[in-house]
Amino acid sequence: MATTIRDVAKKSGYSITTVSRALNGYDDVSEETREKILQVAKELNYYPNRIAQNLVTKRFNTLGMFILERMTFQQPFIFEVVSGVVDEATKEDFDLLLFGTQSLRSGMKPHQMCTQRGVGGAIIMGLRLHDPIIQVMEESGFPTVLIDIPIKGKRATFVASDNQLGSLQAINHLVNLGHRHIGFINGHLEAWVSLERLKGYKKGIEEHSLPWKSEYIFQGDFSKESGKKGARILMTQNPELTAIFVASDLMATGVIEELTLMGYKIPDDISVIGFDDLDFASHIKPTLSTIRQDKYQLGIEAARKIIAMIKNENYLPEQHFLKTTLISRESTGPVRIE
Amino acid sequence: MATTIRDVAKKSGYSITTVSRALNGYDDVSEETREKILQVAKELNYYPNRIAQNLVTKRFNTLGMFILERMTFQQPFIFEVVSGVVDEATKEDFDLLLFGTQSLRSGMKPHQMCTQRGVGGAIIMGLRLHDPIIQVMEESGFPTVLIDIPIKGKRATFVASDNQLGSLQAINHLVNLGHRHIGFINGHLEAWVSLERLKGYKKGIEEHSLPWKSEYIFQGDFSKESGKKGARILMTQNPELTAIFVASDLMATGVIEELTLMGYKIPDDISVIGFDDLDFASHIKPTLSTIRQDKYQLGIEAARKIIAMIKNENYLPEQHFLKTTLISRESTGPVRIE
DNA sequence: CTGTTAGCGCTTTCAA
DNA sequence: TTGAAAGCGCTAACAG
Repeated sequence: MATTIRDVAKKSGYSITTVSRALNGYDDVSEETREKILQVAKELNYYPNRIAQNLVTKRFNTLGMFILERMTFQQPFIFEVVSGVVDEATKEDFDLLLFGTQSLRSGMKPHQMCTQRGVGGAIIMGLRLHDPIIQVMEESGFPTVLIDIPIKGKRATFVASDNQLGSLQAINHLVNLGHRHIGFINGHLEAWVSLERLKGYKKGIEEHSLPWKSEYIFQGDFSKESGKKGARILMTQNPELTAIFVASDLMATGVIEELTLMGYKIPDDISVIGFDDLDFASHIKPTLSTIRQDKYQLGIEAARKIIAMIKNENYLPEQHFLKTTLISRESTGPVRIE
Repeated sequence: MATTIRDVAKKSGYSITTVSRALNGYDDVSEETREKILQVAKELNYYPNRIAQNLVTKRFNTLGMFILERMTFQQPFIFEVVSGVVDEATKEDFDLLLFGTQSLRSGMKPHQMCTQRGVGGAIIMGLRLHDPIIQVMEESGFPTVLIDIPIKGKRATFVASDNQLGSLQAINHLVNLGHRHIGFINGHLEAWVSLERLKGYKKGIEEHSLPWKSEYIFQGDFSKESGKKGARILMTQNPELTAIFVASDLMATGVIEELTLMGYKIPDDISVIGFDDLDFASHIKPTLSTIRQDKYQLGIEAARKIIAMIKNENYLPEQHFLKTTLISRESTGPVRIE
């Protein structure tokens, strides 16, 4: 059995109350008393029981993080976000309760699971665009931060990269290399980021007044396979393309494989640029040019927001997007002279 | 405020006690009463407060997972283990509290952090061989499962892949392809798995009576850079090598890059086989032959063991290792005819 | 400055 | 079969 406040009280000769106040830094305790109590606490190796504290104070010091749809998602991405959340939480003396794909199986909603566990706010990732949970959380009034999915409740907000910016950076990069016929392989449209990346792509095309057909866009699903398929279809239908912007690194690996199979040299014949900057982007050959998302920072921001909301009843953090960065590697190069 | 057992009692007309027993499935409650209470509970959307439950019952339904040394480790590996732990925990109705690299910063030990939070057992990963925490946990008597590090307390055990088997599989594979001069690039020796992989390598060499020099072994540190360095040194000093077994996929990417730089064709001139089978192993070119660890299962096993220990005061799961699997891809091939 | 009392939401004797 | 009372470990009025 762990030592309780009672033990400290007994041994120090003070009441439980006084011990509590001394330990919690109240100033209505004489310095002498505090010192003695601190001393005893140290001797006894006493640490307050957080769940008892939580029960009585109703002050929350636990975050809940829900990771839905782990499989279809890109794992390294998730892990970096989680790392950011954990680190920021630890810094703020918050614990992190992790809920997996199967946690909602019972039909319980995230805020119910949280309330039941003394968790003050929820970070949710891996949601699809029209998941009913979004509305549930909007209306629940429970502090919620979504990752990569918009939400607009009184106590709900979201964090995401500036995906439009990312697309623009990709297009600009390609245009700077002389490309004018640029294809786009997108992820599935159940992901909000896909919508944004598409907008960015179109914006880029317009801004540079590039030649344009709707056949330049292939609708993938974030899988490597869909990258391969997209590459083949795009190049077969539009042999004039000299560059392809791919909405995820994983799909981009598929694209590169397929193009290579089709006899194209990368980047000599065709430039390929991805999105995310996952770890392997720098390990594959050719190394992959891509748009980096700061995933760790995404986690940090999510944690900051949820913690701010928990600490302040009436605070709803304003929305802002994280900047993406162009990472230029080997898979993109100057357009071939025709 | 969430609905409490009190609300259910009031609305149903029964006492708190009876409600508690009805909900917890005690059989000294008439069926009629139970039905009514269940009904009211449903109407009120009542779910018991787990932290209050925990406080009074001292029955633990939370696992603590500590991830130390995140950076030097391989993130996708960790994430899969965590996924396994989460899924198994959820299945058993356990919650998972995640502690990051900085959580022990305060000087608190894992079991103290856990006790303080009503956490019944700890899974720890990312520990180095001689970390004092190992002994602390051995002696603490707190249910503990380490990942990839041996421990032998009364309430402490560990899970790991059979790394010796993995090495043997790698060597056998190479020998089957006709290789006899096989180099080895290991991880740093602060990792127990490195010791094991080394043993397996030596065993393999012996079993097949292969020609052998201590110069065939390079001591890396799991980083890609060390893979590159190792490849260069190994091939410079031992040009007779036709294959290299590398103790991690990440290092293997470095090896392949460096060998390619040096003008070797893979696998025509030299075969390379990694360890882990991380995601990118199948995305790089050439695709990487490797020894797969079932990381997800590692997580499942860790969770099972810790849960079994929590549920049973006197149970210490016996130790066993998870089988590894040879994954043969493009980076290994028959030895070149000389 | 310190202690008494009450109570967070729940389970568990013990009586009725 | 049900309920009253005590208590898990802690904090928070409220007196003194």
